[in-house]
Amino acid sequence: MARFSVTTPLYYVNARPHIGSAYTTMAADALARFARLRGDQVLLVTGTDEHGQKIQRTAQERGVAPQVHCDEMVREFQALWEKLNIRWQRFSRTTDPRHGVIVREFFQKVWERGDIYLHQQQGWYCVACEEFKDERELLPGQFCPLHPHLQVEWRDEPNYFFRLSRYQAQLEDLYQSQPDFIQPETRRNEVLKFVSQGLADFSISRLNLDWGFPVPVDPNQVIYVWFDALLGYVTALLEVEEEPSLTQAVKTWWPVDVHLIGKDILRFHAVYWPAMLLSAELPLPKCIFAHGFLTKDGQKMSKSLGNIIDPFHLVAEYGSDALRYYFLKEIELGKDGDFNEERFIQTVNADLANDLGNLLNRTLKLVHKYCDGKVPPVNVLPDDPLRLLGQDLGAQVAEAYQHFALHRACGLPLALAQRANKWIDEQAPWQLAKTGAQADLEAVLYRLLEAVRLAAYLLSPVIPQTSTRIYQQLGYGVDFDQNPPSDYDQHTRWGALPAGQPVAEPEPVFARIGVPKVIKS
RNA sequence: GGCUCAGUAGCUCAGCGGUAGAGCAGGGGACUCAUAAGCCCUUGGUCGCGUGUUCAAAUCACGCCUGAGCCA
Repeated sequence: MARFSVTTPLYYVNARPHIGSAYTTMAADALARFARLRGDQVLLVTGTDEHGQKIQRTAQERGVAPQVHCDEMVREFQALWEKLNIRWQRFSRTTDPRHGVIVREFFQKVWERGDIYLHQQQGWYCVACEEFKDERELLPGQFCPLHPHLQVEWRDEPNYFFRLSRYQAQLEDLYQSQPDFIQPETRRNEVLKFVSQGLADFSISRLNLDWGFPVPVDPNQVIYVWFDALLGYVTALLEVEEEPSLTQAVKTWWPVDVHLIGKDILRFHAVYWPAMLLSAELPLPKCIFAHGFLTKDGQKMSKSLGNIIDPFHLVAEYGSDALRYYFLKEIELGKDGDFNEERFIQTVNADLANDLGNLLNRTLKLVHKYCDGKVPPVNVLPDDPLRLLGQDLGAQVAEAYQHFALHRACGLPLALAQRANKWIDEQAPWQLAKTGAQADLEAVLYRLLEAVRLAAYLLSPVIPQTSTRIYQQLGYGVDFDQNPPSDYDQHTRWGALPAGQPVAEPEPVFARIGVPKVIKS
């Protein structure tokens, strides 16, 4: 059986989950669900990154122990993922003791490789970035350019360094021999440029910090949060009852197929992480895909602007299918995208309620009226426009998923629904009924039902609840959420809908969202 | 300062050398199976600006402007 594995980042639990994390996770979930439809054995890994100075300080400010803080945040993340209908297999927490075992073992391997050495590090440190900054890039008054409200701190301490410089040639070979390793292409170009300018070793430990794993060879130091966090992907692969060890962890699921990330953490994943793995002589993930950022009404979201999108609020207001559909269909994964509430409502109403939902509704009504509530005899004429669109749709959607083109994967089935709406008017089955052309009427209705079915099936990774409702009204016992079918070729075959299958009474599968009153001046 | 990507209808985007396209939104119409949905027609664009190459440029080249990003 084929396997498919995808990871989201392990989200930093400094604050409650934001819409950006939700976006990544929805995309990863859709990829995973699609692979499940194909019959693959699937592993969706998500989780949380819980170490580092920033967490320690946030917890301190809140007056709680770091672990308590982390536990609370983890509950928030998991609650949101449940509301967004994310079906994850592994939730990897970097404070899991089992993770400590993996980190120590990995560190040891790299140490034995001679890739770790002690070096006095001096410079300005931004706690929010958890990174040293060049004096030149600082804003006046020693403020971090990425965190303009936060002053950097002067550090002068011995740190353990990872010999990244040693892996430059190997990394460049990797990027050449595997052009799809970093996607999309613009991100690949960035990395290529960065690496070609020469790689500097980076520090993988911190002094004067409690919140993290101690460096195995030096208990005064703690392992740098990124070094620790990336390994969380590996820890996640352990089975629950398994004794933690690197060998066990990488046995079945490593290397993963894709690390889905935001573009802000590209370098860690596309440069540092592969180098670490090369050092430890482990296989490399097959691909890194970096998606873009979200804006609100065309503007960057920021606390000071007060235009932060609250994912909890959105999902409570509109439900998970609507959100998933909007973010995955209307924004090309990899490009920046905008959330605008009016556009969101229009899109989701037009596509899910009007085009798809209403198509099912009107067709079922006709089936009850003229075909005794049963799927009419199979009729798959080669020249019918719905068949022409539908017969290759499974292959086209599969290709879109393979290229992470989720917007196309949504657009293609929708186009079939749109064509079907046009066709229903062209054929006017209610007229056929009046003239007594029963056979023609049935032929038309069969193809309409088949079009909705196929569209619903192919959209199910994105809108599992709506697709389930459609399938159930078509008379199937399928539940795309709980137990999706795994015979892709069968379900994508044009004409798969069995004749004679009793259909349910039509009921709206996706309710139109009321357009909020817009104050116009 | 260097480099990358983008700038096409109100919005989101496709087209990437041969008379400007789609979806949504707006306007009108005919129909009635339907979630006042769908269908048909329609308004709307000197394709960021300029110069050049070409019989022909949204499409190629160069310069500039704007936005996003990577690096220094």
